[in-house]
Amino acid sequence: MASVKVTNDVVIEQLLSVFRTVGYDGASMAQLAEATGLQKSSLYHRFPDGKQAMAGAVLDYIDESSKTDVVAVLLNTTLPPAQRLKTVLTAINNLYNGGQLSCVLRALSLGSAAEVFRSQIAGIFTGWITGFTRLALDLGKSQPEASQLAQGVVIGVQGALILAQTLQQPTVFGQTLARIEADFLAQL
Amino acid sequence: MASVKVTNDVVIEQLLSVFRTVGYDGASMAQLAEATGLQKSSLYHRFPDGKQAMAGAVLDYIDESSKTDVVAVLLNTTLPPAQRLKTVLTAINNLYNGGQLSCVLRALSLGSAAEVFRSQIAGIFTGWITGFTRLALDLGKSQPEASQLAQGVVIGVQGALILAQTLQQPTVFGQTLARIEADFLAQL
DNA sequence: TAAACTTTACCGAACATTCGGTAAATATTC
DNA sequence: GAATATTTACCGAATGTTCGGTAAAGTTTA
Repeated sequence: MASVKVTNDVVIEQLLSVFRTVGYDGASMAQLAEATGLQKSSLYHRFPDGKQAMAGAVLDYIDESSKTDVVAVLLNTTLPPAQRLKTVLTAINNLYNGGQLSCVLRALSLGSAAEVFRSQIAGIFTGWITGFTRLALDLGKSQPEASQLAQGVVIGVQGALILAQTLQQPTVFGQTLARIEADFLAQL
Repeated sequence: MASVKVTNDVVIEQLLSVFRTVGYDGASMAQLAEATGLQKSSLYHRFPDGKQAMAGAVLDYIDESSKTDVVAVLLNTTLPPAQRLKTVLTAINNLYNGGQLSCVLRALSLGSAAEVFRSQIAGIFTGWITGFTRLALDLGKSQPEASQLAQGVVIGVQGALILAQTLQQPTVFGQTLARIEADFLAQL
C-alpha cells in the first residue's frame, strides 16, 4: 500500500463531525476534504460513489457503534437491568458530549439525502426502541408501558439535543437523561 | 403599481413549506421560485437581501403565529387552565398536520443559516417554555415541576416529530401530545 | 381630462462563484 | 516494477445573485 495518511476510521469520524454540524446539503466537498486532511480526489478514491457514499459510511459507522454501545448492552440479560440502564445512559451522554454535539441521524434526515437514508435511520431508532423496551420489561413494566418508555428515550434524546443546542444550554440534555432514568426506575 | 401576482403571506407560506422539508442549504432558489410561482428575480425584488432574508421572513412569520396561537393562549388567565391546555395542544397538532410536517425551526438550525437564526429560534422556544410554565403553575404544579414540564413540551414535540417522520408513523406525534396533556393534568 | 412622469411588480438572461466529480500524473509501499 | 494512495489541474453543471428592460398602476401637471 501507499502511505495511508489517516486510517479509514479517522476519516469517517471527521466526515461525521462535518455532517452532524451542517447536514448533508450544507457539507461541501471542500469542507469534507479540509476536515479529513485529504484532497477531494483522495476522498473520491476512498469513496468512489461520492458524497452519498461518504454519508452512507458515516451511517454504517453509527449503526455499528449504536449496536455495540447501546443495543447490545440493553439486551445483555446477564447484567442487572439497573446497571444496564446506567451504562447505556452514560454511553449516550458521551456520544453527544453532554449535549453539545448534534445527532447526525437528525442532520441526515433533511434535504437531498433524507429519502435515501430514511430507512437506515429508522432501523437505528428501532434498535434503540427494541433494546429499551426489553430493559423496561426486565424492570417490571407492562408491555405498553415499556413501549411507551422506550419511544420516550428516542424522543427525549432527539428533542433535548435540539433544545440544548438552540438555547446553548447543554445541561438540558443531562437533565433529560436523568428524567429518563427516573422514569425507568420508578415503581408504580 | 403593477398587479400583485401572489400576496406576501402566500409567498411566505410557500417558502415555509420548502424550507421545512429540505432545510436551508437544501432549498435552491429554483425550488423556491417554483414553489412561489414567481421567478427568481421577482423573489429578489421582494427580498432584496436574498435567500437569508427569505428564511428570516419565514421565521418572523412563525414567531408571530407562535405568539398568537400558542403563547397568548397559554398566558390568557381568563380561561380555565385545562381549556387553555386543550386549545393549545390542538393548535400544535394542526401546526404539524398531525405529525406529518417537519418543524421549520429545526430545519433552519442546521447548516449555513444555523448561527444566523439561532437566537431567534431560541426566542420562540423560550416563549413556549414561558407559556407552558405559567400554565403548569396555574394547574397547581410547583415551580421546578412547572419548568420541567414546560421544557418537556418543546423536547417532546421536537423529538416526536423526528421519530414520527423517520418511522413514517405519524401517530407517534399524537401519542406524545396525549402524554404531555396527561402529565400536565396529573395530580401528585 | 389627457398627457407626462414616477413607482411598483415582474421577468428573461446573464453574472461570478461554487458545486460534485474526473483524468492524468506523482509519490509511496510492497 | 506492480499496485495503491495521493495530488494537481480541470470539467460541466448548478448555485445564489444581479442586470436591463417591460407592463401596469398611481401621481402630477397642463
